[in-house]
Amino acid sequence: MDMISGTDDDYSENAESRSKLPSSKYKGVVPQPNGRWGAQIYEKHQRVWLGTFNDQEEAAQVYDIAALRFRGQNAVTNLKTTNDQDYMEKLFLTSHSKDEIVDMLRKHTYEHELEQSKQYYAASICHMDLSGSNTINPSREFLFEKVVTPSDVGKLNRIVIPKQQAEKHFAMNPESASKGLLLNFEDELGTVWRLRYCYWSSSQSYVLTKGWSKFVKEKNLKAGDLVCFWRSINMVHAHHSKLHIDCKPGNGSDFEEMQSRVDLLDPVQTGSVLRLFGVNILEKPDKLYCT
DNA sequence: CCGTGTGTTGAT
DNA sequence: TCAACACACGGG
Repeated sequence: MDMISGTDDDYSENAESRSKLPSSKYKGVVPQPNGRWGAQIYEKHQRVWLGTFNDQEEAAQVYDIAALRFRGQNAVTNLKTTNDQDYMEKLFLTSHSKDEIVDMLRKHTYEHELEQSKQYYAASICHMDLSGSNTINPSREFLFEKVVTPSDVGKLNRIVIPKQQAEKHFAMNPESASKGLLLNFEDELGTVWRLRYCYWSSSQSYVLTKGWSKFVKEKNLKAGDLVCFWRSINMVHAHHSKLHIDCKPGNGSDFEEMQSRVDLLDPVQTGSVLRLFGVNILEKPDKLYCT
């Protein structure tokens, strides 16, 4: 992260040091009786103590980290950030729980953990698309899309996956074929749809069955609409890739209402927001911070 | 014993 | 939500 600029000698501590403690100019930083500095952040009417430190800057940094983790990219912090290093730190922050981050801060192991994780990011940074200034898109591998048929959205509670696509992208071993597999698909809202995927030998077709009708109903899917399947690469644990499902209206369905939802929520369509590791991230980091 | 971090209050 | 202040408490 960018270092905090400024000096810290603009208060006098000699004249009346015993009675009044010097305030910090940094947000979330409080003086300690012994001359050290505490860092704290508030959440839901409660203070979360972030530890004590020798100098204000260190404490301020810790506060910033917590603020980013607790409040997201728009958090007001003591420092401003713009570069890729900072971006990786944001990824790191958003991919750990609050408890984990607070724990690291208290133990003063945060920096170490961060550096460790940056190795992962560096290793998989080639999967990222850096087109367009500071925008970093998560890796997404398009699989295929299908224009849904009337029977796909009818009462059969199944969608047929075109055989060629199914065998190419959703390979299943022979013993799974009969029972089917439970696959998790995440939609653009982050909702996970658990769908049964199996092979119907009678019709010699691959289908998504259990759970599909709920998806159809929830998404108000109509015949002619498009269902798109893709994979994302989780850059924290590079070996995991998640399956995703998105749908968009085809010609003729109630496009208006749908499109407004998509504009607000689908990062790929708008380009202003992207969803990474389950967190919405604005594309321009440089305008997000106060000084 | 001493530093930490909690209890508490009042302001924004 | 925030910082200021006092001090209880717990590890060494």
